[in-house]
Amino acid sequence: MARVSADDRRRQLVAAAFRVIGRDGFAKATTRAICTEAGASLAAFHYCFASKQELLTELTDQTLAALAVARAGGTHIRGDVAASLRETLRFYWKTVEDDPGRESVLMALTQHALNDPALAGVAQQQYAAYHRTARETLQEIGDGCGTRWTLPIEQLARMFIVVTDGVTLAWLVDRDGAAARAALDAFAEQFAAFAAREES
Amino acid sequence: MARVSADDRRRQLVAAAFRVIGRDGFAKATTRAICTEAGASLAAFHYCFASKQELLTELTDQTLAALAVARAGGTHIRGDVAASLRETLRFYWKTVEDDPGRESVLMALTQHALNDPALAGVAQQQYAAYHRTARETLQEIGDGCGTRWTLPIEQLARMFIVVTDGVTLAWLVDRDGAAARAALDAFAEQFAAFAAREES
DNA sequence: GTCTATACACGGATAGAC
DNA sequence: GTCTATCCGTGTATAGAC
Repeated sequence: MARVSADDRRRQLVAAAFRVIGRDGFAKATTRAICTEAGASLAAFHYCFASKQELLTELTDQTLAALAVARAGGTHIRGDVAASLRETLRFYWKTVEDDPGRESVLMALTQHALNDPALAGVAQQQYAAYHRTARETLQEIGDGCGTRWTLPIEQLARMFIVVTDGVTLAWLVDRDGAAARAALDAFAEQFAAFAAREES
Repeated sequence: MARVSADDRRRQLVAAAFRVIGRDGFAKATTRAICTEAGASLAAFHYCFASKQELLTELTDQTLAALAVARAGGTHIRGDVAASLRETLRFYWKTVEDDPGRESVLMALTQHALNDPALAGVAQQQYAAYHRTARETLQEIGDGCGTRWTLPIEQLARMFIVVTDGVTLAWLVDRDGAAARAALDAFAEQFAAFAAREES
């Protein structure tokens, strides 16, 4: 094996893990499979990472970071709250369909984090990031459209995540994109009911 | 080990698997742990089940059946569509909080079914059952309140599952029951907007 | 500092004795 | 029909070559 810096190895291995999970599923993503994909030896793996859990944690971090980039500027203001919500959710959906593997991986990571004490906290961190993003998005839409929300923004953010998460999970099961888009549009319309014109 | 009929062994092992997964998590539910819990030997396991996957499939079936029983009569008619939806969702939530382990197990099973080719079809079957139940529930509420739905009932059923699923997943992560109930109540109110008084 | 080789414990699965 | 002994793959660890 070529001598590669530990930093590069880490990147290679994380990228390889992402590809293997996306292509063959979480179950097939053994340490040895990841090493083969990355062109590294087993010992090289354990030289860079203390354990497989450490790689999974790093994978989660990087995937969430990539997600943040993919969804940067994802808030779309259209004057009308309903239209803004619809556009924003449609943009969200575009990022899902552009890279379904990422959603698969994130969903699988959440599940494993919930069941595996060694990954405790990873799921919570993931959802904290989701909720923060949702709160910001709703804030921007409210401000941009000159309306206020009639429910606490934390509650609306949770509902927003419930919707995106639920739609994504259903789609991962049946891959019915048309149904997913229709559901998102309907939810956008309904969310607009929680906005009231700002009194000045 | 006592000589037990294969049928009884199967039941013992499935029950033991459910207890272990609920108590120690999916990761700890090794075949050996399940056998110990059931008071059976490893070979007895493989005499009853061809593989661990087969037990998981059976566990899914039985858990879904138990779910159907727990949620039988879960539709609550209150005259008002919004109130009916709220009561029905609150009843759903009661079944979740009464037996959180079951939701954990079902969620974990869905995820494994999505990633493991050996369990292909299990997730789809699960969601088909969810959607059927949701359709029936919405139908009953519409009929009972003398209203019709302004969107196709299949779409509303999907949205219903999105909400219950999303709320449940969020709760499994942060265990915030108050937030879950608040979200469900708000969604019930939203859903009522898709009902129109029946013209005769 | 990086890789080779090897070892160990534990997981699922199975052949074959009783 | 049930159990013992064993196999192979996986995660993890480490001693030592370069």
